[in-house]
Amino acid sequence: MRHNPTRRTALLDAAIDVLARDGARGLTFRAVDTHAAVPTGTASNYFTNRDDLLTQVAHRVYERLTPDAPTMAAVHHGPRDHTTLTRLMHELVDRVTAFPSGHLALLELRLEATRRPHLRDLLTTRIRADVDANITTHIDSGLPGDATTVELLYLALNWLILERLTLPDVFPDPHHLVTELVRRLA
Amino acid sequence: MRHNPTRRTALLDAAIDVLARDGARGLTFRAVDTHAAVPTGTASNYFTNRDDLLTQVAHRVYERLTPDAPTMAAVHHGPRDHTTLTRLMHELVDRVTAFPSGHLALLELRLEATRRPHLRDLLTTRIRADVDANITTHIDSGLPGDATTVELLYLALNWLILERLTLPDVFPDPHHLVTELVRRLA
DNA sequence: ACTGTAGTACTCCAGATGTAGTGCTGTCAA
DNA sequence: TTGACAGCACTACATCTGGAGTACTACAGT
Repeated sequence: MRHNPTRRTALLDAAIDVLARDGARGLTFRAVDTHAAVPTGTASNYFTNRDDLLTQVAHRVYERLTPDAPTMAAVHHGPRDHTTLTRLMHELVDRVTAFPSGHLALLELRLEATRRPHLRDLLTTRIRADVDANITTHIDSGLPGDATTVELLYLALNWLILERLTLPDVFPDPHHLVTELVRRLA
Repeated sequence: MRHNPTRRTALLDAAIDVLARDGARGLTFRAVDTHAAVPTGTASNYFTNRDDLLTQVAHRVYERLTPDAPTMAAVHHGPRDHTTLTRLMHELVDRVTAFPSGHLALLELRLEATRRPHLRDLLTTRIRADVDANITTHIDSGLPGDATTVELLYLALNWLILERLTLPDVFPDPHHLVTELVRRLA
């Protein structure tokens, strides 16, 4: 077992790409090696088995999906009206869309979670915490809408992002949908 | 190449289950054979290659997801108000949830479509047509809400169903969310 | 010089593919 | 009724691919 953190992170980031590109079944040690451009067998040395790899990937995805400090701070500035919320939601969609492999990898992890109770528990906890954090931030900042608003936004925006990433021509104007969504839900 | 339609359909239905259970990479001729409980090599005889198999599976999923005649007819009866729409949406969620492998298989096909332009075009056409059909039915029947309402319902409900199928404990009360969704969007 | 990591090279193994070949069954005509 | 034929079910096999794991060598930092 090797412990170089830089290399481990690089391997995990490569694993995210592999997961997004080839799906859960495509996530093999060798595929990670190849995509990370490291010698064959390296991933074998860093992760004891596939379960270990998947778990660490899940953590890494969430680490990368967490918005940075400036983004979070921006929520607390400016007027707390529909316009601001609309802008924030557009930014959210664009931010997640800009890291497509993250969203797709998370989707693959969900599907894999169907078969791995351990992974399912981990993802359930993380995602529920994420939703709750969004609700708290939303309410505290005084933006329009209640807890249900946040949950419904979460649902619709997630699928909208999925459409953009997999079948972009189904909804040619996602921005219009985001605007309308906020207008009706908040 | 064999042509027994019953057997072909049985193989496709088995393929849907395999797709939902093991993902796109798990969809092999041998896996389909095993799950359909037919002798090894049968799927090889019915589909020229993987692309052929995937395409036919996509058609079959849509064939099975299409609501039956009584359901469609029900839309045109009863009052055209929020209550009716709410009931219809609950029924929709329950109907799709009752065929989990269909939804999951479609998801896998989407992800596979990222790599296969042919499949992507096929799915884009089918899904866009499906959304448009829903819009038309909705408007014609006089139910509350406009075209955007239908599209936003589609987005949120699809992700809600996904949550129910993969991480059911994230939203313990999906029915409440459906009710609220209709109330705010329509 | 020692320790730990990077990188290499192999052996083993599982599973997938495609096809050739055999036998069964249903159909049609004499 | 029977015999020939066609199409399908099923079996078996030869081959191929690719991943797992590990032992081994090389090298760099202390």
